[in-house]
This record gives sequence, structure tokens and C-alpha cells, in this order.
Amino acid sequence: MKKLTLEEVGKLAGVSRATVSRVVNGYPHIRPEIRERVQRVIDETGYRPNLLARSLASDRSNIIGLVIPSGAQAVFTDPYFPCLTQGIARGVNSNNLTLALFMVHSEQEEERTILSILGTGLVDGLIVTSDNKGDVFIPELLKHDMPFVQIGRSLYSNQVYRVDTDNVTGSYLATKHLLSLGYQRIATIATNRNCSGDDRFTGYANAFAEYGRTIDRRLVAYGDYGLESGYHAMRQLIPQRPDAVFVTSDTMALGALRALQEAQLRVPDDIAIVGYDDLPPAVQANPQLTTIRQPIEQTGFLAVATLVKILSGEPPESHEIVLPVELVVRASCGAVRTNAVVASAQKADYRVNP
Amino acid sequence: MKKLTLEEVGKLAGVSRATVSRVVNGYPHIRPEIRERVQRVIDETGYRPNLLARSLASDRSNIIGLVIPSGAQAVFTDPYFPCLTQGIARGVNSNNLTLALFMVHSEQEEERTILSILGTGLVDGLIVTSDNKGDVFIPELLKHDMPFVQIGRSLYSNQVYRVDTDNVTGSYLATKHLLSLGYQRIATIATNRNCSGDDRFTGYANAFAEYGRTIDRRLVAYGDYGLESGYHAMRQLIPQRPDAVFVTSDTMALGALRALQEAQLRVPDDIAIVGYDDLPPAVQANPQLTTIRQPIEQTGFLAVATLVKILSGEPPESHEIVLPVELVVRASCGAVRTNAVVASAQKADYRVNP
DNA sequence: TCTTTATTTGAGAGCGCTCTCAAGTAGAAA
DNA sequence: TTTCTACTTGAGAGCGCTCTCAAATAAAGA
Repeated sequence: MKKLTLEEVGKLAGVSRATVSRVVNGYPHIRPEIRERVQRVIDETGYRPNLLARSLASDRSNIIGLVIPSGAQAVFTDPYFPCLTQGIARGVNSNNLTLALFMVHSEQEEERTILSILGTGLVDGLIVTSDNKGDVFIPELLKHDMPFVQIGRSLYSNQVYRVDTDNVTGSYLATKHLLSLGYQRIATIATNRNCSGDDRFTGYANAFAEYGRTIDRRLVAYGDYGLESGYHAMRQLIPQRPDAVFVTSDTMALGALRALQEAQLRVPDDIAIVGYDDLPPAVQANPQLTTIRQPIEQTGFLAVATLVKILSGEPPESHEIVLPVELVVRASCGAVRTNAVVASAQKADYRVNP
Repeated sequence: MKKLTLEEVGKLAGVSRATVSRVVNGYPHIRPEIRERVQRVIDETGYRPNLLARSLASDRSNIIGLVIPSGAQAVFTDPYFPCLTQGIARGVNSNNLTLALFMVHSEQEEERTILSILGTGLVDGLIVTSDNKGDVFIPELLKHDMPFVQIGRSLYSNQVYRVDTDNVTGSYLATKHLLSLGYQRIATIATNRNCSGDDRFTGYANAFAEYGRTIDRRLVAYGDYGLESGYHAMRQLIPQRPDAVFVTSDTMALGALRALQEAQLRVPDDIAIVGYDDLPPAVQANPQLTTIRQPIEQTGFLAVATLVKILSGEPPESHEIVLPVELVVRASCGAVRTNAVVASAQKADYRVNP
């Protein structure tokens, strides 16, 4: 099973290398009988084009890179990245591309990795998932004009193509839900190192504003999307006696739940809780979490679609795609005893099943 | 910032393309002054070699592929794959390779993907994680002599290089632990579609054999490593009134836990439970899970190391690396009230902290 | 019938790198 | 000084593909 070349296939079919290339690539102007003859040789020999040679000649690798910062604990405790990756993989497959995965453990490594990619022709473009406020390499990407799509928001939002979910509305819905249920001391566990965290806090604030309420800073604690951080943040909040808490990730909510449990507080009777993400942990939790569902997989899929457009030279009109989110009402907020009621984000309210 | 070639760098430094190539690749016999001069030009211009051209010329892409079957729900509910991927990424980084990720959603796609990789020169080798008994493409890989390392065990174990954790011993330890605590009706939630599941069942059986006990088939239920399946399996077992259950994955154990909760059974008072994996869910559970810890990340890292050895032409002596596992005693088995006590697998017993 | 135009093919020049081979240089040995 | 053995460099032939260009052929129009 040695590797054949176009040349050899051509010889076997009695045509030139160029003609075989045309058949392989579905080029139009070929006499049917010739196409068929060549195709038969290809089928019989099991010829497969050498992708590297093709890439070199065409100046297009058909490989796109995915950059994931794995420094964050969240990568392991949170199904967010697997879901996202799944969506990206779907996108990649349906566009006949290959996905190169770059997991970077630290900022230095991030920098190093990015540099080792740039200018090497290995990838045609990049999907960048760092939600970190300190993305040092975005300018680098811009400088080298490496096409890329960012997932989430960053400091450079206006200069880049990005796909995101509507974090502001999501948090707004979550908080408004708690407000509308009559809770008085609604705490939040936010994050302050990343952009989505900022947006989610904004949504929280917006809901408060709408209800003419002011935020009590003592009811705001911070985590890093990891489970442990949710636990610690909740412990910090408990002395302030909140009657509800909006936790900006389901995973942190699980941690918070444990803290509440240890403090002998019942959910939702003593304190209501709303999460964010609607990933499996939301359902695994006890009680199941009322949360905000965001279309994570679709985010990944659309990021690829966007990148493909850019690469094909017809960049999308808008620099950003912001996907809608929805409130999913379960037991943890105290609104219902049973589960899984979904409200559309557009309507900015929710319904409860009979 | 247009792309430079070796030729151009050579011209700038007043040497030939070949010499620049030697400097770039750290070739020994170069006059220091020349090396320095060339290096300076490289630094000043920011030259980066075109990886594709290099690969084509050297017949070595330095890309290795990772095949993950994402059909299984477990990919999302279980941090197993993220951990494994993390280890693989570490290995890849430290060997200056690039990782290509192939997520396949179905068997057909698996087949299609594999074929689209074979013979294209894109990857030098593969890491295959499918634990499925029906791996249709392993023979294909062997036929095309594509170097690969399998994670876990498969039907072709004796013909391939593989890295695995000691599933038999792990389950043995878990089961023995329950036996030694005096439980009488020890059920298990196993899996029957994959090889690790077989091994884990074997360990369960071995422990029974050692204690001169026979397995009651009514106390054996099956899942697929996903959370939901654990729930259903447990519901199926409850009528048999087990007083303990060994669940062959933490994620399934979470599902089982929910079923028990619904049935108003207290853990560990009414029924003890032991999981497998020691991934974050084990600690997130309530009560925290006694479980078997396996070095997942290391498995990935070693798989890369093994593949690198094979690619370098000096294949490892042994066809398999089996990593040790250990019992971690927490609250769910009823042995202790507090958490996290680790026993070494080698000793095949455990200690409890004061 | 003779152009004109469209279709079909092959030749050949790269893509940017590696790697062998041979030539040139220098230092050690004779 | 001559010869032999490193060491150091450049020339050049690919790696397997794409893509332009022009030649050859066929179809259509005048």
C-alpha cells in the first residue's frame, strides 16, 4: 500500500497529471469517458492526494486552529469547552477542514504558541476562545493579518469578527426572574477577570435598574467560573443573608449549593438560586437549577461558518453575531416544583407549564 | 509583514538557502560568525519557516491526530475527555508537534474520517480513544500501516501499542472495599459496549471470587457511562434491594445518586456507593464519592510519548503501558465520615486518616 | 467552406523546504 | 611541502500538487 502520486495515476489512466488533478477536484471541462477512466483508476488504486503538497501549491492548508486556554480550572469542571469544541468540530467537518487544537496552559505559552503558528502557513485561520481580558495576542493576530474569529467578547471587539451569546440579556432575565418572584436581597456571584463576566454583571445591574433598585455591593462576590470558586464566594455571601443568588455559571452554582448545604440552608426555601449555562450540571444539581440556556454548540458552529466566509474572501457584513439565550425554570428558584420550563429570551419573560 | 522564504533570508545574509536551513534547524557544522549573521537576519526579519513546505520535503508533518468519538453523551457530561485531551496536549507541546482533533459523531463518520486521513500525509500518527468494541477502523489503520497508539483496550490489543489504566485492579479494589466493609448485596452498574467496561466487570468478579461469593445477576445493571444511564440502571436495581453498589463511572454514579434520592434512600446509610474515575463529579456529589482514581491526564501524555517513540523508529519494548489506579475513600461508602483518603493500588488495600 | 468561439488536454513553472553530493577550505599528519 | 581527513558551504534535484498558458480539438455561426 505505497503512496501513489498524481503522476502515476495519470500514467495508469493514460492521461496527464493535470487531468487527474482536475478529476480529483471536480473540475468541469473533462470528457465524461476520460473522467470515468481516471476515476476508475483512482478507485482501484485507492489513490489519495497528498494534502501537504496540495496545501503548499495552493497556499491554503484547509486547517483551522482552535485556541483554548486550559489554564482555567473551568476547562475540566465545566462542559462548556467540550460543547463548544463539538460545535466547532461539526462546523469543521461540514466544511471539509481539519481542526488543529492548541491548548495553552499559561499566558507565556499562549504567546509562544501563537507565534509558532503565525507565518508558518500551517493554519488558514484561527478560532480564539480566550475570554480573558488580557488577551495579549489579539494585536499580534491583527498585525500578521491572520484571519480569526473570536468567541466571546474582548477588548478588541470592534476590530474583530466574533460570535457570542447575549450575556447581558441572559443575566437580565435571570435577575429579573428573581426580582419578579419577590426576592429582596438578591446576591450575585460574578467574575471579574473576563469579558463575559462583565456582561453578565451588566445584565444583573440592568434588571436592578429596571426595578428601581440599587445594588448592594456586599451582595456581590466573585469567582472564576470554577466549582471551588463558587463555593468560596457563597460562603462569603452567606453572612449577608441574601434570600436569592444569581450565580453566573452552573458550575459555580454547584459549588455555591454545597456551601449552602453545609450552612444548613435549604434551596429554594431559605434561599433561591439561579445559574447560567444550562449545561448538564444544572440538571445534575439538587435541586435542579433554574438557569440561562445559551446555545454553546451553535456558537462554535457559527464561528467556523464565519471564519470560512472570511477565508473565502466574502466576509460577513456584521462583525458580530450575538446569539439569543433563554431562561429555563427549574426547582432552584422556588417558582415551580417541577422542572424544565423554557422561556424565550426575545420575549424577555417566561411561562410556566400547567 | 509578507512572508519570507529561505532563499530571501539567504540573500539578505549573503549565504545560500541551504545554509539558512542549517541555521534554522540547528545543524552543527556552521562557522559561528555565519550562524550569527544568519540568525540576526532571521531575528530582524521575523522569518518563520513554512511548515507545509518543510513537511512536504521531509515527508514528516509533525502533526499527530487525536480521534474522539463524540457520539457518546459521555463526552459532554464527563470530564474524562477534557482531561485526556489536556494530557495529550501537554505531550504534543513538549514534543513540538501539532495536534489535529478529529471528533466523529457516528460510526460512518468515523470510517469516513479515518479514510480521509489515511494516505494523505497529513498526520504522522494517530491517538485513538475509541473504547468501543466495534472499532471498525483499527484493521484499516494496520493495513495502511499508519502508526497509532490506542488509549484503552480493544479487540486488537495484542497487535497494537496501547496505554491504559488498570481497570481490572481498580474495580477489584472498589468491590473488595465494599466486601470488606461487610456489605452483603453488592450490585454493580457496568457497561457492556466497551472494553474498559469488560475489564471493570472482571475486577468486580475477581473480588467476589476472592471472597468466595458468587455474583447475583439480578444485581448487575448496565449503562453507557452517561449520567442518565446511571439513573435508569439504578432504578432498575433498587427493587433488588442492594445494600451497596459499585458504579463503574462517577458520572453514572451521579445519576444513580439521583435515583436513590428519589427513592428516599440515604447514602451511605441505606445503601453504599462507590464510583470510578475520581473526576470532579466525585467531589461535587453529595455525599462525596468513594471512587477509584485513575491517572487520566498522564495516560494521554504517555500515549503521545509512545507515539513519538514509534515515529522515531525506536518502538517501545512493550506493546502496552498499564497505569496503576488507587482507591479514594470518601463518604459515600460508609467507611468514613470525612473525605479524601487515598490508598495505593499496588498495595491493594487502603488506609483511613485519623 | 471558413471563421469564430468554446471545450478539452498537456506541458511546465512553481510552492518553500530538505537533503544528498561534491567542491572548496583548513588543520593535522607525514 | 605534500597528503589526508575533517569541516563548511552551495548547487541542484526533488517532495506532490496547483494553476496558468497555449495547443489541439470540437461545435457553432457566417
